[in-house]
This record gives sequence, structure tokens and C-alpha cells, in this order.
Amino acid sequence: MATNIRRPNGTKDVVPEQMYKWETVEEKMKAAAKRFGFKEIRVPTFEDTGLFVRSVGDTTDVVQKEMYSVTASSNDNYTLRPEGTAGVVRAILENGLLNGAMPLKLFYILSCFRHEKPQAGRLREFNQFGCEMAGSPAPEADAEIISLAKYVLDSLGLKNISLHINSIGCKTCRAKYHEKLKEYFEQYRMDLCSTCQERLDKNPMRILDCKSPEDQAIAANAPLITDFLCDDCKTHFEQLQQLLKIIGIDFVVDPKIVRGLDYYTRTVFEFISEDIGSQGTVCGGGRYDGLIQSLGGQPTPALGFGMGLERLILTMENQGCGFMTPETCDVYIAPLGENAVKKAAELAGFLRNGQYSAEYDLMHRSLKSQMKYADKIGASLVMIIGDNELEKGKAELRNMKTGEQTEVSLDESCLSTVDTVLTGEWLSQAMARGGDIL
RNA sequence: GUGGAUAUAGCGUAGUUGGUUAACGCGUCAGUUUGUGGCACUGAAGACCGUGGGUUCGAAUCCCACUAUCCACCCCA
Repeated sequence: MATNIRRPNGTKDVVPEQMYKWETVEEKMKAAAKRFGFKEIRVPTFEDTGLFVRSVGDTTDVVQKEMYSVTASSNDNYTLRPEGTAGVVRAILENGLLNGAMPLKLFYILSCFRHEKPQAGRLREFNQFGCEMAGSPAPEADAEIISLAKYVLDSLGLKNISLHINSIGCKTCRAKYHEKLKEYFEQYRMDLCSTCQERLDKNPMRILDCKSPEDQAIAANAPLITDFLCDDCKTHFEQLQQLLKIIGIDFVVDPKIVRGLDYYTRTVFEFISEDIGSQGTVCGGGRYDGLIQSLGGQPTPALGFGMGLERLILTMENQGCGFMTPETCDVYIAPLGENAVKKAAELAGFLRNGQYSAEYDLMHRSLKSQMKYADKIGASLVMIIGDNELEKGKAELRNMKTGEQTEVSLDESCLSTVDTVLTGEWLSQAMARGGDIL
């Protein structure tokens, strides 16, 4: 260990050799969101603590025990965002974005912070890709958001991800359901596990999700939310299901889906992977028709989802999904001697201006060492400049894959030679794959 | 917050009846004559054996505490 300062519990470094995975995922998500007409937004890492208390809900675990709150002076109380939606909705209102074209469609990639005990697929700082849509109460909007999420997962190459949907109703029908549920479980109170006995008082819907076999048996006959939805909520949910069938997205209605953030209404959904351990929810979201109003805006229906980047990458690794190949070096310039180094610096400039990546020796190493280095960084071409070459005004240009060597001139015209050699290299690779060039 | 397991170089590991300079593989760097990578061979650098105490003449090895990591609960992405 080179240092005695270590990263905080539950945080991760992404080292350069892993970075290409992140680039793959982020690029594909952005492209997908843009295809659906979503625009990127960036918001602060910390917000007024009250924002999260009011939106996520003061009885939720997230707010009660997982927030990183900071105070820099006596008057302020800020919290590192535990999720993305609250800050984005705040930004929507503060910037008057609801006055633009409707529906408003936004996406973001940001880090979130929750003080939980870390485990597989769960970190204290984690990264989220999220999409939010505001303005439409229609079930088509729900279907669109879900199909965007699905589109992202598909474009990453993920398999075996199941979509679970549910409707938790609006304020009125949910309240009615809670009552019925309490009534039902109350008669089995003594048979429930200890945590579920607590849940019975706080949030009876969570009992449905309990993993204890005894409780599951009891829960099997519990009343279902779907039987208590008001007419509007019921119709909305049915229409969503029809739409999903029409656009060909498989789903299961899962009355056990209960989201832990208070702002959800009606549609909630999760995409779940079986391939990454117990924290399998790779994407979660739903409708939050009351949130914008409760944060001071005009009553505006809205919905969205969040995806955990770490979980997505974990799943992709476990499923052997492909990532974009890491970028390598187009040309490595191997100079021998002081004058050659100067020439190398100049040539590197030409190449870079010509849109090629170029490196040259910065350590005054032997040619052999330089060749090894070039091999290690995956250089396609190596340009060798020694005394002989300086005299002739030509360098040796070695193709590292084929071993062929040609001559290049030591001036700006080297660009066109590099150009043809690399183009030839791409062509032969394409031929080898048997694919078309265009 | 609760429970279980683990903690030896950048990575992966060996090393318990406690005993001299802590071993091996990968990786890194250098060399194997003259200016050319991948293979092979040689050599070098790199570890306060998680941290802090204790037992002992002597601790990577035994004891205690702490911390971190992994897995699970809880909850969520």
C-alpha cells in the first residue's frame, strides 16, 4: 500500500483500464435518450436538505438513515443527493423549464450518495442514469418511459432482464388499500416475523415483499392493490398494459413491487437481473404525479426512472456483453538521440493535427524498450527515427501487426503515408471479418 | 444498523507444533554485444505480512480491540 489514506468505505475508483466500460455504457445511454427526444441536464451534487425530505419522504429509510448531510456554516444544511429526481424537478421549477415545449423530457448521468452498508451492487457513492418526463398524464407516456428504459438495456446487450410493473394507485385508492391490508395482516400479527410486525404499523405493503416463507404464505392471500384501484387508476394501468403488449415489451404484473420513495403514484416498475446477486434491480422508476406540485410548481403529472451504472456494468460483465474496445495509439514515434527527439515532437504535432493519436519517447530509452512500450500501448504504427533517418530525411514506418516496414518523410507529408497505411489496415481488418466496408 | 467470512508486493496466491535477510506466478523495469515489439532466458525494483495493543527470548503465525473488504439481512439503483 503506497499510501495510508484509503478511499472511504463504499466508494470505488475507476482505473484507466476499466474506463472503457463506463464510456461504452454512458455513450449508449446518451444516444438512446437522445433518440427518444430527451435532453441532458446537470444539477448540483448537493441540495438543500429540505428538498429531499419533502420529495423522497421523511418516513423513508433513504431520508431517515441514509443521507449524507453537511453543514459548512451554521445557517445552511445541505445533503449530498441520494437520488436524481428531486434535484432535477427542483431545477425544472427554478429554471421555468415547464414553460418550454411539452412534454418536457430530460436525462442525466450523476452520482448519488447513500449511507448504507456496502455489498455486491451497492455502494455509498453510486452512479445513476435517469430520465424524467413532465407534462403528460397519459398511459402512452408511461409506455414511452418504459420502452426507453428497455431500449437502453437492449442496446447495452443485456439479456434475462425481466420487467415487473405494478400500480400503487393515487393518494385516495392507496389509503383505502393500506387500511384493508392492515386489517388482513392484523389477524396474523403474531405469526409474522418481527420485522414484518413493525412493517404492519409503518408500511404494510412491504410485508408483501418479505422473504420469510411463513410470511409469504400469509401474504399469498392478502388483498391486492389492483383490486382497490379507483376507476381512473385502474383504466390507466390497463391501458398501459395494452400499450406494452402492442409495442412488444414483455412484462409481469407484480403486486409486490413497492417502491421506497414516497413520491410515486400509479405506475411503478423495475427491471430485474438475476445475474448480480441479491441487489438485482438494475432500473427502477414510476410515475410521480404529485411531486411537482408539492415542490411548489403548478400541478403537473410526471414520471421517470433511474438506472444504476455499477449494476449495469456488473451485469454486463457477468453476461459477457461486449464493450467498445479501448482506444489505442495510432502512431508511436521512436526517436534515437537528441536531434531525433526534437523531430519526433514536431512530427507528433503534425499527426495530432491530422486527427491521429501520437506518442513519442519521453524517457530516452533504447529502441528495444521503446518497441516493447509501443507493443504494450497497442500502437498500430511505429515510426523509427535514428541518425540514418535524419540524414535521409526519411523514417522507418513499421506496421506492428504485419511487421511490414516502409519509409515516410520527416515532414508534414508523413500524414498522407500514415493515412494510407492505416486505411489499408482497416480495410484488411474489415475484409477479414467478411463485412462490408460501408 | 444486524449477522457470517476474509485481510501477506500493483494483481493472484504460498507460508500454523511461533524461530535467522517473508516465498511463488502474473505484471513493472533492465539486460541477453552492434538501431526493431510479441516467445524464451537472466537480473532488479517493489510488502512496515490491514491498524493498534498484548502474550513470548522471539509473532505473518497465538490472544484482544479497531478498521476495511466480500456476502447476506434491511433498503434501493
